[in-house]
Amino acid sequence: MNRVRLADVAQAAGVHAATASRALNPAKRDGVNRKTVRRVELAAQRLGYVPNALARGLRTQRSYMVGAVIPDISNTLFPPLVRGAERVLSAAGYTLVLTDTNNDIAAEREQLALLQGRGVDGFIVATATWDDADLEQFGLHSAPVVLVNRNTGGGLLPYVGGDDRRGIHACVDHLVALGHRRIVHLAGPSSTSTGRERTSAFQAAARSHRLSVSKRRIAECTAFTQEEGIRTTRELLDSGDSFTAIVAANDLIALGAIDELRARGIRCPETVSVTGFNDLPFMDRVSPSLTTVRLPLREMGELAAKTLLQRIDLTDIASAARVLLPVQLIERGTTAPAC
Amino acid sequence: MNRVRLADVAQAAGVHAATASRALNPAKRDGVNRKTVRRVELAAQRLGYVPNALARGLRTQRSYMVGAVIPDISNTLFPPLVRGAERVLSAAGYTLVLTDTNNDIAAEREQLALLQGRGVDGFIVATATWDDADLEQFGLHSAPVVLVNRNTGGGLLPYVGGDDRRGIHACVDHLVALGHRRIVHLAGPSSTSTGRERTSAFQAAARSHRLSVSKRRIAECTAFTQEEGIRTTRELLDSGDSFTAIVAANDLIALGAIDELRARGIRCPETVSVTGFNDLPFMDRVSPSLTTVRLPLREMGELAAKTLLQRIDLTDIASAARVLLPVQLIERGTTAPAC
DNA sequence: TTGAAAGCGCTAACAA
DNA sequence: TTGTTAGCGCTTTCAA
Repeated sequence: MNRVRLADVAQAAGVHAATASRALNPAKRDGVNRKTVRRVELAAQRLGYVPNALARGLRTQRSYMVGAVIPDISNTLFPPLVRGAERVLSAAGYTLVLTDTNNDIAAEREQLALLQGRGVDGFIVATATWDDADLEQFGLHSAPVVLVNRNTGGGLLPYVGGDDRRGIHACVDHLVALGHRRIVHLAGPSSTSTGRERTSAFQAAARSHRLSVSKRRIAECTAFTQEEGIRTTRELLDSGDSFTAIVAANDLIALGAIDELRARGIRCPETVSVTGFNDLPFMDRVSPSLTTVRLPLREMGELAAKTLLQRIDLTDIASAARVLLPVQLIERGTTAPAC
Repeated sequence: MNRVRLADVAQAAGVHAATASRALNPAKRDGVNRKTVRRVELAAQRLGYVPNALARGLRTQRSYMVGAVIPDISNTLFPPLVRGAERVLSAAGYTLVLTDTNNDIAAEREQLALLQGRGVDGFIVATATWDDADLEQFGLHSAPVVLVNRNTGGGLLPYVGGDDRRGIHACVDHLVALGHRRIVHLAGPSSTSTGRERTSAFQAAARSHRLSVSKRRIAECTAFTQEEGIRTTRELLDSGDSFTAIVAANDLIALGAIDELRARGIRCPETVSVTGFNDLPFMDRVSPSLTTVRLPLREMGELAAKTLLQRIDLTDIASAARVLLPVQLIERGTTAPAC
């Protein structure tokens, strides 16, 4: 049961450990006699040698591990993203360490430090909040960081996201084309870039269509949840301000809105249309099927991982590239002509 | 940007590195002067000391990392399970390393070896197949392994799952109570324990209700997917054997079945009832809402993690405990009285 | 082309 | 109660 060490392989091949090390390292192999290489490889195979990554990492200061900091992995938004990242990472010989912060910013900080202690080579962070100066400093000075899905206000770190503005514009355009003029927005938390971005896009779109955009027409959720969708819809409905369409900041909020409408006997889409954002799994099958904006989540994960690997290898100084991947409006059953 | 080492802390506190190490280790702290402890802690805090887990792991042969081997993290069955495990693990000072095998058994083997090379202390494996002798040997001889959701045929490793038999019995009982007598089963792959277990439970339940269980009444899916649900439903429908209810081996298969029924103009639940298994997110909102069996996924993840931690600490010899957590039939819109 | 020796940062055995 | 010493398994100078 004792693990086979490099020294064992070396002995079996009749060479010194240093030579075995070189023979097994593709980058250094050329400085070694072909026959020696072969002998070492054979011995390694025969003994079932598995290199000790801890020892290697200690020596090389590289762990070939990447930390993924996720607010809540059971939110179905994140798994495709994580999967995309994992594929790219493992293809490049990296291993993904997952931490779930439970949407707690203190936990984010903690995990960042903890994983840095573990020698992680870089981070993919999906938990960024708008004024997360600590995170920016960390990414600037402590370890390579790539932000995904949510950006920080400073914009100092590389970021991969969806094109929120276009997505919201597409929603508003779609609703206006259906004849809607009184449209409200269930905004995401202003503590997140996605919340802010989508809200400001909504305001811009409304303006460009010359819709009224009184404060009353926007209600801010404190979280991207169904419960908050219910609460804000209730708030808007109770305000007396009438509307025929809702642009929700994401799918869960939209689902909550639909629940509250239903609870009040208001029909969707006949009386009030609703749009979501993200196109979570099964949103094509919920009843009514949700009109929403599809984000290329897998691609986002992949690109975030690739960007991070670049940053790790080049040790390049914080090229704060900001890539917005194209999104797509998916028209389904929750939107219909205004009556 | 140079990381603070233990030696730096020790120097700042005016003690030897070994003393600093002891002072910072809760388990050894009592052998150290209270004042010294305080001084070291202060120095560590002031300098922002983060222990190097690689070095520690190399020395102690413990990495405080656990590998989670998942077939496909974007299958919404797994995230709650991973989340449950992550919570328990991180509370115990462990870090979760995630690998997604893409349902590929060769990838499973590879990842197991790779992660063992990384010094991982144990594994939570959700990819087990029925005759995965390699995995059993690995778990018996190479590293602590706990199986979750899917078991191996040998039953040699600790396993945490849902009570599949009871779940299927509940489905059949429910359908029979609604007056159904001609019930078919869309079986999961016989390469998985869940597939086999649910099939055999279906047969037993049918027998106990004195339903006919000809081979024709069971169609086996090659994977737990919607596509296979479609294919097998088509097969059964085309066989000419008539039926009024379908017990699907999981939710995705059930969804596929519903699609195929709809494509043929057969109404669900009016003409044919359907039951699923797992209660994936949003199954309460799909149309029609899915009658299914709820698995306590988070608890399964938590318990798997706890079991693994025990096995790691006790280094106990493969107590192949098999824990089946209770499941619950959720009656919804895809089941109705037989006509 | 290969070997010798040192050291990554930490902890455990032993000594004082 | 603290310090000294050694070594976890690997890679990397440097020397041969």
